[in-house]
Amino acid sequence: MNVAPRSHFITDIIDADVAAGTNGALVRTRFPPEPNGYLHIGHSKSIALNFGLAAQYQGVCNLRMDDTNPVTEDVDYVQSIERDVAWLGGRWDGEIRYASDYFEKMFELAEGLVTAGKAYVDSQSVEEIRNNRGDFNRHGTDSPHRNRLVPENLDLLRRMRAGQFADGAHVLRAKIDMAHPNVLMRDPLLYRIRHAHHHRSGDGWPIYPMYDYAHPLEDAIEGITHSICTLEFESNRELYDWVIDHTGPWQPRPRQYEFARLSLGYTVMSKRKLLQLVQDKLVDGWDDPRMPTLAGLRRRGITAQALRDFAELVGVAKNNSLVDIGKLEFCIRQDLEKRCQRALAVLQPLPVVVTNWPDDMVEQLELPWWPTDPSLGSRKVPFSKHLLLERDDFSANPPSDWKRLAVGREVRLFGAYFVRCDGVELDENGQVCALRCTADLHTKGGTAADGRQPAATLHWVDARSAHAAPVHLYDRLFTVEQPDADGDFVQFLNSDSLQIATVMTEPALAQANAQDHFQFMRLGFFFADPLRSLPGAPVWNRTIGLRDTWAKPATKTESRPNRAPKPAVATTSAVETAVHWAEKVDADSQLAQFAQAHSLPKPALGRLAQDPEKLAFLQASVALGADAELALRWLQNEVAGALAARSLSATPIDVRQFTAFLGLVRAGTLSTAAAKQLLPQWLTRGGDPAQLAAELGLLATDDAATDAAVEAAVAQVVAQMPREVARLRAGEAKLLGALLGAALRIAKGADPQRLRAALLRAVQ
RNA sequence: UGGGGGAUCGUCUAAUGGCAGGACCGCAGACUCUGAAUCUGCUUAUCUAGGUUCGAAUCCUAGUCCCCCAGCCA
Repeated sequence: MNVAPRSHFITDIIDADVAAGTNGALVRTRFPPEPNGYLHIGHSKSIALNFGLAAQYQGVCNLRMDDTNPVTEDVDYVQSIERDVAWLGGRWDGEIRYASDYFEKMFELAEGLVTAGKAYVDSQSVEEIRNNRGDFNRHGTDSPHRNRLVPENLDLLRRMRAGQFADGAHVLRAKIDMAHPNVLMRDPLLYRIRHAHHHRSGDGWPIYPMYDYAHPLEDAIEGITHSICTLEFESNRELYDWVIDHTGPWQPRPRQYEFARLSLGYTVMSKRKLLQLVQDKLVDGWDDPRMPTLAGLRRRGITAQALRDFAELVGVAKNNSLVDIGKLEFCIRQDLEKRCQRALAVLQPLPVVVTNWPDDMVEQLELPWWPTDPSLGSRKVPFSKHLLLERDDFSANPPSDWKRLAVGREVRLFGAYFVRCDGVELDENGQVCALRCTADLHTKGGTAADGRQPAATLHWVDARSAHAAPVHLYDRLFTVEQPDADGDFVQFLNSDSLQIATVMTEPALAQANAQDHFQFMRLGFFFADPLRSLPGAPVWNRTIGLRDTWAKPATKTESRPNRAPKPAVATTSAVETAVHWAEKVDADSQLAQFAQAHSLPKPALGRLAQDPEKLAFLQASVALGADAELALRWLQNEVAGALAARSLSATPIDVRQFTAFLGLVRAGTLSTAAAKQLLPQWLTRGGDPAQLAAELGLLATDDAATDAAVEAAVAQVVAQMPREVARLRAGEAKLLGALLGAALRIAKGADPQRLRAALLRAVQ
């Protein structure tokens, strides 16, 4: 597939940074796994994003092991991560980085924080710290050690590092604010004592930095510009910035952005749960082909390209989403479709005797590996009196739309002959156990001289030469789409997720190499297991079945839990809300008088009064002669939007200028549309609105207001957009908006109503 | 309950005041030596209620629902 990378909110941010020359317009990202488990398909989204962004912006991406917690981490995981990232196509800059390599630097910076009075050693117990942190409703309370003096803190910290204290005796905490609404900011822990062997730094450190302290520093030290992580770290960003700001200055100055992690139906993605599956032997290791781990997916026969396509298909956004497993399956099939040679194999053999075929005759048919392009090579496939067909391809009681074999019907055996079923053999249970057929010997290769076309073409193998090989058939690991939604996910394990069977393959397949991909025609895509296959004895994994539009509706339609039903009518009616605001105005007699004096709607005034600054602006500008109703509307609906998070006083505009602005609007010198266009710039630049509007060419000129100008704009639009005009004439009223917009851009400042009327006249 | 995020077809995702678009799934048809692939067509969406505007998914107000945060994990 290899589609061009999509744009999304992160590329928007980077585009803006590059345009503004932030960090020298450079882009350096990083993929920072903790080596405490195997990478899974969720990580592949992050890998594709981080490495993809670097490639897209001619930047680089680091691979960094975030190894700050020695008790859960291991070199085996480091190796698996390196292998998996490389397999997926991640090309990291330089050597693999390790957070543990920065321990010395991080410690120096911690000493700096202590010296600056920004961090202190706390000696409370775990429970005390937890209790004193407070909760969502309760402020935290200061530690009794919060005001230790710098020399004591420094001494304690150095002795922590020297290994003089037991685990848990002390911690280093940032001194921020125990009453902070964001609990992460309530004096977060920076270091804890942990006498543990680290897979890399060995026994060199008895203290280890916490994620919130270490991660921003890792980014800063490596010169990361855009530090991309998942949504659950949004609250951590405030602390990330605190650490950056109190240890810097850093150039580049890294910024953290969060996107929605990948959730896939019918599987679990947390490392803890995957580890549990492995440790409890509920699966056959990290690389069990049922696992969503990259190792498992790879072993199943899913390619890196399919995974990259999938990441692209899913996109990057901030919505919490649960991706349909069908999208993954689409990417897998799409990739394998182009990649695979076609071979013949039978999963559930039904013996067939070709009664008119000589007993000992074996014909070697030359069949192309690629039916769509025979020039790409071929192999010999034997055909004889005794064949095996797929059991499902015969029906004793064929339904009306049955296209395959039944008594009295003729089908084509792929690449061989047409055969007609003459009768069946029954076993002691009365089940069909073999078929008697006659071949039309004039249809060799699969074409009849008379041009007749059987309804179906079936796969088959020659019974005597067929190679019996083990095959592993996989199904989804869990029986429900969201196994970890509530309760114990293990109870939802699909007991039929692995079926070990025997597949009868054409003889050529006996020579398949480990890691060969094939399509077994009409069955699916199969992959020779890289570990279990031996020379001359492949073991097959069914990567995925073919799309099956014939499958029974019952198995085809999944009953999927829908999202929460859309809420019914809002509990608070608009009327109630309006009454509520109006009452607030009445309660304030001064406001009520103001409303009365200028005949302002009380609910609207009440809403605006929520922001005292805007109310003051309103009253002052009215005092200066502004139209009260207009001022109210603009303040509430437009200024508020253009302001976003800023406050009115943070802008360079004053009441006099605002009054002038309203005057322009009222006089029609500045059309509503032009005024809205002007607003954002004016709010940042300030100054005389008329002057700025003139500068930007937004002022309505006398020319623009003339009938001639309006007619000219309409004429121009009609000439430029004939298709849209035609559709409008054909009755597509929505096109009027597009045409009007275009005309408005030409005749700046013209009255939309007049323009609209003129446009309507022109197209009639 | 405090703080931080989010809400667009069944699913994922676009549309930065101007034609709600694409993909997956599904359905129908064409084609077919794979009931596959391919091709064509079709169905289906802006959380609710008000407001601003010539025009709102987008701006304003209020509300509803969902997710994350109270580890000496990351």
